Amino acid sequence: MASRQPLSRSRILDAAVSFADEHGVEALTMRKIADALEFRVMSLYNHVTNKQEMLAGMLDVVVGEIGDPPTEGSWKDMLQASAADAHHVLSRHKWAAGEWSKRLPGPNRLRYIESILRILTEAELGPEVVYRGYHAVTMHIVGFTLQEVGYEQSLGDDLEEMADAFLNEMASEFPYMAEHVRGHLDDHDHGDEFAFVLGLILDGLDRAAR
Amino acid sequence: MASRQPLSRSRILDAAVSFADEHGVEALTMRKIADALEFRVMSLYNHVTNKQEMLAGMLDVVVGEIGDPPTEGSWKDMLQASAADAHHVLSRHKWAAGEWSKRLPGPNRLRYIESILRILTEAELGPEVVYRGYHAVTMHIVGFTLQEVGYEQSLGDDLEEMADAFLNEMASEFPYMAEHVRGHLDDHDHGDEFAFVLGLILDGLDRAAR
DNA sequence: ACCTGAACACCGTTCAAGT
DNA sequence: ACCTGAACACCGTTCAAGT
Repeated sequence: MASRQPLSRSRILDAAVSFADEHGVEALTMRKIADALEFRVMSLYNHVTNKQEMLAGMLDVVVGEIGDPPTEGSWKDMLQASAADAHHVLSRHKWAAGEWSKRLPGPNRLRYIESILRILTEAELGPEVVYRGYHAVTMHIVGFTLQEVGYEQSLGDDLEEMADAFLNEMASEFPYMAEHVRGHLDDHDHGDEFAFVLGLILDGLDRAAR
Repeated sequence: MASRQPLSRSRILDAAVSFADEHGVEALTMRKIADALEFRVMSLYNHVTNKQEMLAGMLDVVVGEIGDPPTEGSWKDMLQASAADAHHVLSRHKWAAGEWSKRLPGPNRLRYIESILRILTEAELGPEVVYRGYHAVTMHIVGFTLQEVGYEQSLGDDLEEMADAFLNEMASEFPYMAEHVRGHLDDHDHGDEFAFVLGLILDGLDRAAR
């Protein structure tokens, strides 16, 4: 049996990440992770201290998938590239953005934060713009992804179905929202909204610094 | 006994909101809410269909505390005022921002969304900027608040203590982050960051529309 | 050092019985 | 129509016992 290699913290975290990717973090259970690894529940506690700490570890595994930002280019380009990478990673693990603000940073997240702050600091925008810019950039990465995955999660596969139902029943009461929902259903290309909004923020920071 | 008025959906939601405000949403339990109301658990199910639906209802109660946006002033001022109001409400109920993206909108949230979209649409920015602007504004309201309350929640009361410990142990490995943490501890006035970043976004939308 | 059976104190929810 | 006792199928976690 391939699975009879001994348990380890890292094997547990990987299994838990895969499970959450597939079934959502709210379905994640110590017992199910143990089952997937073909061990008994209690064995997990030899390698993780409890479920909360395991979730923090899982998030840090995900953050570890974000690569180092580029070292060439303008500070805006470097931040756009790094944020896009983070966005892709968080989109792959739809539960992760929701955990981000609930867990203290692990080693990988500390490294990631440091790399964002380094780019902002070396852009010579002044301490106040760096301070606020950091909050703005991370807020955008996590907040935007969270908004994107939120509806997918709660509506499941019948997203379009629900949207149609809404348009039929509520369009007269909520005309502006009906228009917005039509925007979602359109095959119109809305472009890269993530990069667009981040661009507004970065341009604004640039302007505020000068 | 004052509490022997009959149970109702609204009394349950109010009790649940108060409980979550005080103890956090992760400590919220059907049994505890029933206890607080001096009924038995199963009675709750006569008025809410299950815990998930109750949480959706709780969030909509909170959204109901957000007032209508002003009807006078520039579109930017109206959005700043409405967003600030939403921010205050979500800051009062620290668990609510985390639920926002996980629940489908209830009646109060539909009304709120409609009011934001109305302001954007009547600003005549063009359909594409309205579409993206709506996502940007709501992302900011929820994302920013989530980031603000996140650390407060997970670090509890010893936030400053933790920050000091970080500075002592990690400042050499993460110099930029150490500087950022110092920024948090400073008695410097960082101004209204929420309004500042929203301002960047709104100015950017304005510029994109022209 | 790592694994595990048994047990504890909880969960959300259903169902049938009461008024 | 609303309330509730009993029960079911789960949870996370501890502890003592095994290797």
